Amino acid sequence: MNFNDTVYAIVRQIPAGKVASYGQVAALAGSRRASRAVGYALHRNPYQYKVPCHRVVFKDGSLTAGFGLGGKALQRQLLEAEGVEFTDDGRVDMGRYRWQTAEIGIFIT
DNA sequence: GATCTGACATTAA
DNA sequence: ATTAATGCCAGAT
Repeated sequence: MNFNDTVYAIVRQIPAGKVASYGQVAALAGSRRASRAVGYALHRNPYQYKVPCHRVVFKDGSLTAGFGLGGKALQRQLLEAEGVEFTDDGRVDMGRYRWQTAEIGIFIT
């Protein structure tokens, strides 16, 4: 499994109404510091219909600075539509909406 | 084929 | 607590 495909497989498992950080995805993909590769993988691969990129946010819960078209506004809109709560800082309430990988016991082969 | 860049995170100072 | 440097992977030049 390529790192890229692994990333997609993981992000695709993120349930609606939850958000995962790049580092988390990277860690699940094999390297916890490969968060950069994760973000770039999503950037160049418009698998939007398969990969809910909007559910992938910063570790702090802040939104991506260069999210396709619409940027943070669109991302926030999508997340709010899923029931994700936003703070006054425009960040996601990670304490409640952070994706618990243990929930599905993800195990990418 | 080598080098640089890019949706980040972590560690050290 | 904040700032700087390093690491990671894949694509583009």
